[in-house]
Amino acid sequence: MPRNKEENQRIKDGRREQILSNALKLFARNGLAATKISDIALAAEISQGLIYHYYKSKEEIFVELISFAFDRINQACLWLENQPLPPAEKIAFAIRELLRLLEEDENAARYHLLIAQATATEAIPVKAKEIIKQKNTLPYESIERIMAAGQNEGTIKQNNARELALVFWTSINGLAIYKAVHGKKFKAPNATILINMFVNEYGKEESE
Amino acid sequence: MPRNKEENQRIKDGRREQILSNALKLFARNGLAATKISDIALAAEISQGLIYHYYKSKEEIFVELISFAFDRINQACLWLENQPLPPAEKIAFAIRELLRLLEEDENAARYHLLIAQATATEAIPVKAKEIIKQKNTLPYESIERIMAAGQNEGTIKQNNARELALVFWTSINGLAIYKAVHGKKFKAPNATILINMFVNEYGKEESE
DNA sequence: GTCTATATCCAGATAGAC
DNA sequence: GTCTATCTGGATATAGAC
Repeated sequence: MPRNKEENQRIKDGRREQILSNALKLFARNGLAATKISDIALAAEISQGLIYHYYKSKEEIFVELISFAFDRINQACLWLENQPLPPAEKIAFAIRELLRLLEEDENAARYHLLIAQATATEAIPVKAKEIIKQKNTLPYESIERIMAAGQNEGTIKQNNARELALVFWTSINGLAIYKAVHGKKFKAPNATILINMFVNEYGKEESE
Repeated sequence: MPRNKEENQRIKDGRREQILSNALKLFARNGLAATKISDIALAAEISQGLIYHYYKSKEEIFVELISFAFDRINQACLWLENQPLPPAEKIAFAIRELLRLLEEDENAARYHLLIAQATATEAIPVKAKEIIKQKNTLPYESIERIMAAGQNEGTIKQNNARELALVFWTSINGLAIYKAVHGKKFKAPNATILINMFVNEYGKEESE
């Protein structure tokens, strides 16, 4: 009497999803080391033992989340680069969108924070380090390319494009961390402030 | 035969300093939870037991460092505010100085990272949270006052001053975290990029 | 698939010798 | 003041029942 394989798979996927989303919440807020498996189990409303039915270890969960977080952002970068927009518009759009997500999308903010935390600490699994090494450069390079393109057109400020990209991401990261602390009370700053760093003559008449 | 009290005190202070500076290095790099007392003992080249002769617990060390870190920065803010400079110059000076410290002063960067890490996580001692709550607002308020003053003069951009201060600090924090990851390889971006966010018409002819 | 109970391990903290 | 040895608690991970 063979049982429904698909059904089993669905339960399995559901559980994994349940574990992951709760782990994300906790990792983003407390970091890897300070998050206990029992915390995750509690949040996911399952027993501690069951987690080990789905994941080999706490670190495995962490690695899966990190990997997914980078994939999300890298995909978004590539998408942005391919949009039919002038470079300066791409930058402005990206900043507005990132600030909006930070303010409105709890999960997006958590993914950002997870990345910020993971890149900020030495104390993560080797596998996670490898993923970071491998997937962390794309966003910087992507934004750098857009900046350079804008400089050719004269719409982006004439600083070193690599440095502009660096400041772009570190500023966003800084805000993501701030948001993580202040939670729902967080009100994103006017995007114009940030856009001004990169785009020439931006928003002379659209201040708040 | 009473022993030299001062001599004992000096040893004591020396040890505490030794413990603190090594703990700072480790906390900044790995966070509180992921740093073991044995790591600190190893780095300080003393036995694990000896640490408990000077500090009641790992958390006590952490709290002392956090407190000191905030005092440093708060002092610097008040000093800056009292300088006889126009507001826009103060902002430009602060950014240049912060970037310089980040690049050149290992310890300064560590203190910054410690603060960034501590504010970014829930998983710290209650006492540390209280210190943050109590001492974290001054830098924001101080920079906000300077921004507002500059807006009155027309030298600072006309955004919400509170938001300008927010972006000021979160951008610096983001850079501090980046620096922590990349260590000595970190090359600070041109200060002009950041100054441009706040100061009107800044550095039209001093790009890199 | 899920739970409870338990083994194992490791880090924080203490005790006591020198 | 400093060390080594040890206790203790708690967290990860496993085993086995249902």
